[in-house]
Amino acid sequence: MGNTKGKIAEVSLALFNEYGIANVSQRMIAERAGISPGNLTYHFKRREEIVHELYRQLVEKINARLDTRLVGTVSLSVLFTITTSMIAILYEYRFFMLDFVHVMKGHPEIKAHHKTLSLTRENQFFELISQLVSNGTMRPERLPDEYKFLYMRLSILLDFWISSAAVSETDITKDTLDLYGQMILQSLFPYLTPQGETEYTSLYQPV
Amino acid sequence: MGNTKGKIAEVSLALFNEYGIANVSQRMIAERAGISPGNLTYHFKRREEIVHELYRQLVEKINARLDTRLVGTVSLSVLFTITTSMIAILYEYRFFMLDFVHVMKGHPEIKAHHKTLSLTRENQFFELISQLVSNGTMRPERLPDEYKFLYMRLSILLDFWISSAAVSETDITKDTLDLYGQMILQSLFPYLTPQGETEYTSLYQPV
DNA sequence: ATAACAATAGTACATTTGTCCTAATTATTT
DNA sequence: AAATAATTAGGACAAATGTACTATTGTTAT
Repeated sequence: MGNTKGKIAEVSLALFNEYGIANVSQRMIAERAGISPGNLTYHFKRREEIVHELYRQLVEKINARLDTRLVGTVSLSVLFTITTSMIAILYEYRFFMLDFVHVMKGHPEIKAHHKTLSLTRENQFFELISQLVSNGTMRPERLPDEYKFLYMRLSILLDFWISSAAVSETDITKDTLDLYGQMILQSLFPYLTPQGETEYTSLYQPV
Repeated sequence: MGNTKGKIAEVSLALFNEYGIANVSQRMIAERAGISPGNLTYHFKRREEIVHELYRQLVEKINARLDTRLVGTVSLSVLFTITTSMIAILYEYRFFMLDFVHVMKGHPEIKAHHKTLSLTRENQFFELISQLVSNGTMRPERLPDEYKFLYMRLSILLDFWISSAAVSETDITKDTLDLYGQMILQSLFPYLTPQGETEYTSLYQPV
């Protein structure tokens, strides 16, 4: 039959998102996929391989979205669309974020890959910031390491807003994603110049 | 012998912090506590009761620390000491934060209690902010819900800085706690008035 | 001192889980 | 068409886990 491996990944994602990795057994996955447990081990010899496959999908999606956005003029709106895209993608693979610590602890390859990814992401961020500063959109640093700390905060917020929402919200809708996106992006507002503020508000009051 | 129940809680905390709740079996706890598995079930009939007991300890410690700090004049330094205290206590019970989502999902009583706790914490925060504003330490809101979003960010950072540190740092020392404390508190800096900024910098360059 | 109770040890049991194995079936190649 | 490989089903197995049960030891009260 067509693509059993893909089907397994698909239902695994759904189950992981719903119940959390630890609460999903291979038998559950097999049943939901309509295949036998033996067939599952045929396609994924070890349980971790399923998680790893989904991680590959996630990274691929993120890269695809980032590459198309990161060329061209640097402005606040670029940061906005990047963040909004990231939020949507991360939500699609939310079980990773909900189980972030355990995944990283139990999957050294994923952890290693994520580390290098974080580094390039950090460099891209500082690149962007320095351009926004010379741009007149953001003000220069007024404290030592001020933008290093800002980056730390942004990455924590991006990595864990889903966990926070999972705890405090009853269910997560499109509105929730917008709310958390706005919450994260507003971190930037107090660092903007008057010119930057104008751009910021225009992005939230379009037309 | 003396206090077996306390001993169980003590070694459970250590084991949970080291390996994560899900990776600690009752047999591990019993062995480390130097008692039999049967004796463990005698003191804690269900596994969740251990977690619940530790949660009680955590809440008690937080309350004890908050009550002594929250009286008297309102200033930035109050916020600083509160945050620093919270960071230290949360780190002591870090397994909660590292497993936040799962604990909340699997322990409805803890979730319910945490919800009411969050509400009062939020109210206290807005109380404090409004005093700091009329104080001349912080500037008024310049965007709708600006301080609501600031609170959201602060609580996410407080709840998940440990998870972030666990992923990116190899080991967490006293310096790490200071670093993350500074990172969190610097969220406030750009909302300060010139007067508030003076107070802020004086708190980081004491004497 | 003896009865009543609390604490502890040790083991048993049912369940669940990841993984493996073998046989059957289907698809592909020659 | 025959042979070879890929895929699937179904069950087996060992390991681990939470919890229950029984017997024994220690403590306290009368």
